[in-house]
Amino acid sequence: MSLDINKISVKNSLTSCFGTALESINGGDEFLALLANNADEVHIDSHDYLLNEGESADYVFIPISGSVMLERTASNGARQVYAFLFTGNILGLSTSSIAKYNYSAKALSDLTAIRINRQVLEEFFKRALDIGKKYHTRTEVVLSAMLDHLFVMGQRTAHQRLAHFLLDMENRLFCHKGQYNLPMSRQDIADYLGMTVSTACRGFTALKKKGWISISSNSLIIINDRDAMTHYITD
Amino acid sequence: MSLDINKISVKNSLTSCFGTALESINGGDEFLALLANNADEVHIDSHDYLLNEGESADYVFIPISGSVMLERTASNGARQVYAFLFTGNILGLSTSSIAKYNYSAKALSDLTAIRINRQVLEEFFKRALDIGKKYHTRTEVVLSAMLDHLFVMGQRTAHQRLAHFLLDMENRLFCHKGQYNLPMSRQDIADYLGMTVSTACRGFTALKKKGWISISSNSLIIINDRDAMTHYITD
DNA sequence: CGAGCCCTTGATGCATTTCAACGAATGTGG
DNA sequence: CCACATTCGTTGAAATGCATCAAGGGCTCG
Repeated sequence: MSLDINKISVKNSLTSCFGTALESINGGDEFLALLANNADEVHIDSHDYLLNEGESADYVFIPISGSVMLERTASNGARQVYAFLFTGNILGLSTSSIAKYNYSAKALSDLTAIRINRQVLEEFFKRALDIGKKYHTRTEVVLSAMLDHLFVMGQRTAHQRLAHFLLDMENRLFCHKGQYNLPMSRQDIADYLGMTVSTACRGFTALKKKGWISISSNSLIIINDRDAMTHYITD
Repeated sequence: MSLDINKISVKNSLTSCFGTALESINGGDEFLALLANNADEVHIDSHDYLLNEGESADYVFIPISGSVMLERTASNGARQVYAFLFTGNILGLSTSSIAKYNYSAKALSDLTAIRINRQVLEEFFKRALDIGKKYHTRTEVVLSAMLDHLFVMGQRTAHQRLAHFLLDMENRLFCHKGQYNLPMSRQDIADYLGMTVSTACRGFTALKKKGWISISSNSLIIINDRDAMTHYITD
């Protein structure tokens, strides 16, 4: 149970997660000390689960390398993907304090993450209110993202939703010149956007035929005409 | 700026909102005193807005009579309804602490609500941690509801979504014997479930023809066969 | 009692799913 | 390193669900 808080990757993820270097916040140093003693670094193989829906929500995770997918599967096998998370995002907080996770989290690649005990975290926040507030703000950011996703799901056609998704990924993945690798499968994308794999594929092909994107190795996306796509998704 | 915390309707709404009588929580009496001095009771006419997307998020509301709809409208006029709220629900919290509302809230009927200043509320939570925790749990409940909504939106056919909605309303509205009045219009329902008014109407007709529901005065719904509907929505 | 809005329903066309086939990519054991 | 098995991505054809457009009926309120 110990975390090397001086490791660059750890520092970067925490900074990215809280929106600012922890040292610069009131109580930040104390928080780092807490993490050093009460958090640890876990490694998850690709396709394995960090946490499962229904499990007691004991931990909060912050990925420091790799990416994660949040999903829920119904008894009939229908799956909804809620979100894709990357380095510096946070997961495990969207559940009421004592209860169970209400989704599962799956590693899309080999993953390294900071794992923190929820109980310890919340006890700490009672003493360090500035940090606590920053933390609770994260929950609200997640909620805000869900609202955006819900809006997209309710309003647009399948191909528009896909275009929206590709632009969103461009913003959230660390990439240059509108070129990036999608870490998730077509099926994952389809389940995220509420469509079938076929429709997702046809969407990719349609955007390619319009010349707005290029696809090299199935996962390497190049955005050619951002303006056209932006215009397209806003009708 | 003063609220009568001894009024039955106010007491009931607060109890329902926090899941327990405030007096029974550590710091609850102090919280009630705060509300008495820093909250007030507002009245909103039907179809008027409690708050608008983009406005500074200065207040939190708890309806004590009437119902509310949360919505967002895009520049192209497309609207997504996020939620319907009733007595004892809370709204205004799903936004990061200093920022703006990210949806609008419209009264579906003549409405009475408790209005509380966010700033005052959050300052208080720094001192009364048990109350603060209960409050933050509310945010998580909202998030949890959003996840459920998103799941429904992504998975089911229009008619299944409608059936799901009618069962959900039965649970949330205060009704007996599976009979209740819908406070919102067909258009509102359609925008909530991501379909057109036509489709929503056809859905009502289809459920009626199957004998699962009855409709008297357009807004009076009677659930005849809950089991059949439950089975229907789970495929 | 009339005007206007909301609800309902029909006809048509388009978007998406479904079912199925095939090629491309990926992994595995010989 | 190759042959094979397997999964993943793409595409076609048919069927279906849903949106759109349009009209008519019912409710509500001045």
